[in-house]
Amino acid sequence: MSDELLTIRQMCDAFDVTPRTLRFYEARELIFPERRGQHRLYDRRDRARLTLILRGKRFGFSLEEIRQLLELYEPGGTNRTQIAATIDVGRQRLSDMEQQYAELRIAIEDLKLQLTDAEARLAAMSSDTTKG
Amino acid sequence: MSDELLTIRQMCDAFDVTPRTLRFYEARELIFPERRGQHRLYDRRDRARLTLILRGKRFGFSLEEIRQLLELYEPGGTNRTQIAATIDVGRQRLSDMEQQYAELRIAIEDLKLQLTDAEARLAAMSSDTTKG
DNA sequence: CGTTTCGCTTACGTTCGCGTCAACTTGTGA
DNA sequence: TCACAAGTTGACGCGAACGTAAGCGAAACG
Repeated sequence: MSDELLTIRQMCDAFDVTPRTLRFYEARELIFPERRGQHRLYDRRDRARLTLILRGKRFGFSLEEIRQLLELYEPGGTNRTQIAATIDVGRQRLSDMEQQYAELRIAIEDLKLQLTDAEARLAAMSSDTTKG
Repeated sequence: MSDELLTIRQMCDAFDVTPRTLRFYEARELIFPERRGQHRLYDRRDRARLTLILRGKRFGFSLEEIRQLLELYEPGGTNRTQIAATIDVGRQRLSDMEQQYAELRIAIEDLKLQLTDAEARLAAMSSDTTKG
């Protein structure tokens, strides 16, 4: 079903990214597709990670920040201090995101106001004034 | 009161940016401080714009996108089509931001889950397992 | 059998958002 | 008058996140 392996092209189509991007993320150690011969093959885990990567990017996080976060989404049980550090990173990101969430709400309301204002102004100059 | 003119340094201190940044924004036509001789002076309007610029950046908009949006916040009454275009830009941004707002909510909940999971795992390996 | 097609690597190019000089003017104070 | 601070304009530099082109191997297609 969803645990089939995808080629790089299928991945690109599915996620709307370029091959270059996928190879780049791999070089930065954000995803680890297996190699069948020379070719890369992406499994469900890779897809999940890519989803998180794109999501993280959307919120303005750098690839390095995302890389650190990704450790949280894997049961990569190393040692206690390692895990604790990862958790701290996650908490920091969470805090950032909640902050951003609040700011975004304000920005949205603000923009809405300006829009209704501008729309009113536009309506006020009813269809003449076009000729300048 | 709040309509005093600020020097570039005062602006930098107030908004935690560098002079280079302010001049750069000016070069990109995002702010237009007046010139008293050679020196730049920033008024209330400039400060308002800078606030919006920094806010926009926070949400991942490019300076060019922000520049377009800024027109919405000024009564720069040119002609109808011009204003209408600006409004369209604003509506697009608003749509983007509302989309991002929703995604951010999901991402936050998701991250929270992973965090509690990780914290549970950390607690489970109660203080031994430290030795590799 | 030649030739696309797909993918791989290597490597240089590009855009954005500034940082970092260098060199110059302008006011201010000892 | 000299120095110094604050500001100015170039110009080059830089890291992030890719784009793009060159050149190669392997597979599939007619």
